[in-house]
Amino acid sequence: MVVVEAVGGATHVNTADDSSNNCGRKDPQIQQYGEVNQLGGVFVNGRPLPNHIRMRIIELAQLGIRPCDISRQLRVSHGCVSKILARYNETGSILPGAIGGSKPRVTTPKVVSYIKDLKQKDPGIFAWEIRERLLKDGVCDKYNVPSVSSISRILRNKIGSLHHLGAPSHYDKHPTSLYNTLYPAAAAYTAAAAAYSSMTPQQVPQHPPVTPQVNQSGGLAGKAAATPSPPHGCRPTWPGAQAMSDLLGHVNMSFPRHQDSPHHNYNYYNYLQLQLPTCAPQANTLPHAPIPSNHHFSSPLANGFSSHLSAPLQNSFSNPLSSMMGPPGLTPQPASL
DNA sequence: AACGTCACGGTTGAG
DNA sequence: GCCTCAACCGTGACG
Repeated sequence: MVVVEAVGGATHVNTADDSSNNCGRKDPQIQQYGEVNQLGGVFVNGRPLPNHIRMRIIELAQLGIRPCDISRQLRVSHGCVSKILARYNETGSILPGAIGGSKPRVTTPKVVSYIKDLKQKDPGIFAWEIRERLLKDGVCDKYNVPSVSSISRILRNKIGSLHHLGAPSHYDKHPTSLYNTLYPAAAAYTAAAAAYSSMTPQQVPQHPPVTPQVNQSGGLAGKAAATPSPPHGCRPTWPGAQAMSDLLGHVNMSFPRHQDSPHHNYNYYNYLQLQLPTCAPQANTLPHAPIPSNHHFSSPLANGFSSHLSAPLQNSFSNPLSSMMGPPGLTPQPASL
């Protein structure tokens, strides 16, 4: 049982059943915060690992440490290590995805108005034709154009009166359910669209877009669903001020074990205390290099963990604001634990 | 033994 | 201010 309560701007997590998992040697403060996994690591259920641990995972992988060893060393489940490495491998970002919130709407008033206009000019126009016009006329791009079914819904709900003028219904000729069955990717692109809709060109993520994988029900499937990261998913997130502060060296990067409590990662615990949402902007804080400048990244990875891991990571270390944390310029979110 | 995947129980935040 | 819902999280188990 975990109870999360906000105290003075910090989220404290209390656990009621921690004592069963720690050989009876848990630090009293650790007992109070978070939960302990099978490896003895502290985690907060439902919340991302702190950024310095995520970075540490990448760093160790870069150094050729096997994921299983990383898991043991950092006391993070191997599934989590696998996921973070896979995401980094795929997107170049170590950051967790955006938690919570709703997708930005693609049917903005502007789009609705344009659809309405098209329908009024040509009552017989099909939804798919409207969709093409939205693209062709530059009202939308391929990432944020509404699906045919969305357009049909708009026609039905918001411009429904036009039907009574004798215009043939889209459904009369071309059931959208059939369309969506045939072209489920449209929905995926629609979902991905929002990420781009509010970006300036400078904000568009550096990593090449990947075609979303679509499952049978039209949703994002597999990795695309499990680990959507910009621009693959819908809602890109970039580090908030606190996350930046963390990433850039305000938190100790090493993980010495407390000699009195060998079953716990004290740095993580420190994180739990230090990192907990002090969301006060620190945008003017100059970044510190997260890794010593003389840190040597050798070479090819011993376990075959992707050669393309090296480049972005090194790039990230030479330029902390670059690819590892995603593109600059996006609205930062408050860092959360 | 190592690792990819997924169900699960949890948190989050826009609408 | 509360509720809903769909996104996310890491763990732990399975193959």
